[in-house]
Amino acid sequence: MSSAPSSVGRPRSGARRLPSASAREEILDAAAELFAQRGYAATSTRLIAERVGIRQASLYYHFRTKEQILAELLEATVRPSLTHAESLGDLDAARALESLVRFDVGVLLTARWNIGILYALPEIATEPFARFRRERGELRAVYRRLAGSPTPGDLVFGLVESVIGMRRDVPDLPPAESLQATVAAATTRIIEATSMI
Amino acid sequence: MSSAPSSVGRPRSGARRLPSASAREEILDAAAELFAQRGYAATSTRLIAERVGIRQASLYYHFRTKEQILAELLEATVRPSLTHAESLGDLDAARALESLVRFDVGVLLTARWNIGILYALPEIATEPFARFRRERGELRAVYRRLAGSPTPGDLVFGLVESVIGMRRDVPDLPPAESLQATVAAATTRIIEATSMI
DNA sequence: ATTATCTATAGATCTATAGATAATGC
DNA sequence: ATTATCTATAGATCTATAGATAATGC
Repeated sequence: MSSAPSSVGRPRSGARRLPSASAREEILDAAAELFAQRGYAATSTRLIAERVGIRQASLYYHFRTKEQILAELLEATVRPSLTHAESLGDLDAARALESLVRFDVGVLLTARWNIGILYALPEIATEPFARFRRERGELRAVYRRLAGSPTPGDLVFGLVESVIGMRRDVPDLPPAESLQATVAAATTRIIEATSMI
Repeated sequence: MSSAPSSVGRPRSGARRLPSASAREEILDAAAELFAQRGYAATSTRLIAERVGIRQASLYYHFRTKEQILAELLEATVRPSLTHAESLGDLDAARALESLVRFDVGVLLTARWNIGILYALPEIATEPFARFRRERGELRAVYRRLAGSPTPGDLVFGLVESVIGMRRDVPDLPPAESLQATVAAATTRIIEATSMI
């Protein structure tokens, strides 16, 4: 997962951010922190570089554009959920949905930075984020299928992602295990309620 | 609500955006559309002005800063819900919560532009948006009180706001009345489920 | 020779201010 | 006289590219 820092190349002017990681990983980590805290457009490539301990132009040895950095971050956060969803094939729908809900709530709450905030960015409607949009759409489709019909699936999807806002806005958040259980219980009830309408 | 356009002052170079509205309202409307579609930082004051049919500098006759435009838009979207919440004093908690949920879902789905998208902007953590953050915090507090305990309140709050993402990402959204009913039913079940844990 | 950094900068923005101007209405 | 616009621009960015340089490793 985490590659070693390169030993070749001209030395950096500053100290390393993550001494055991590759430059690429350090850049993604710094960008994730800043994008989530201050917003994508409000974060300059200069500030990302400063946090990594390199010069602004050196970012472009590792990434083609600033958009590419955000795109990689976003794709990396959906992919584990999609992989988990694929592993649920032999469970019945109700159990599979509960498992997926718990997994996703756990990922959103325990990720090093609250990247989920960026899902709502209007910027992701543009072309460089097409792959991310497709993969997130696939995840939504899994929720819809497991819920039995579209709107209940969308509501559970929304409920799960509401932990992103809670993580940002609620000071004394319950521990992840507790929230996972609560959201799973709420999911079951939503499915019951909405399949009766 | 909607003031008449001014008859005094130097004439505009372009056509009016909303012929029966004041310049101030035209600016808020154009900014709302652009902020929701392309993001706050990605929308220049020049583009807002262009959509209104005035020059970029003319915006500053009506608003002190670009941040002020966003702050006014955000505050205007929470205030109706807070006002509605205050009118619920004599209902029991369950009925009051259902009424608030229906009202909020309706507002979020039928607003002229999908402004709710902007609630998640990291930019609103800064000072010019302090009033908006406080008012939104008050609304969350009402949900928590009506739900009987904090986490179920937060979940219902999140469920309600999930219609923002649906409005953006789901092509064939059910009509507002149907979604209001579904979210209200889901709310009741969440309260039941989580008060048992 | 290859790699990963550095310095320097082009060119394109972007926000906000200063001061001029073209209307209305008293 | 007041109002709401206009033109012009200062000053501060910001992204991305070009080309130099300081390491390693063959």
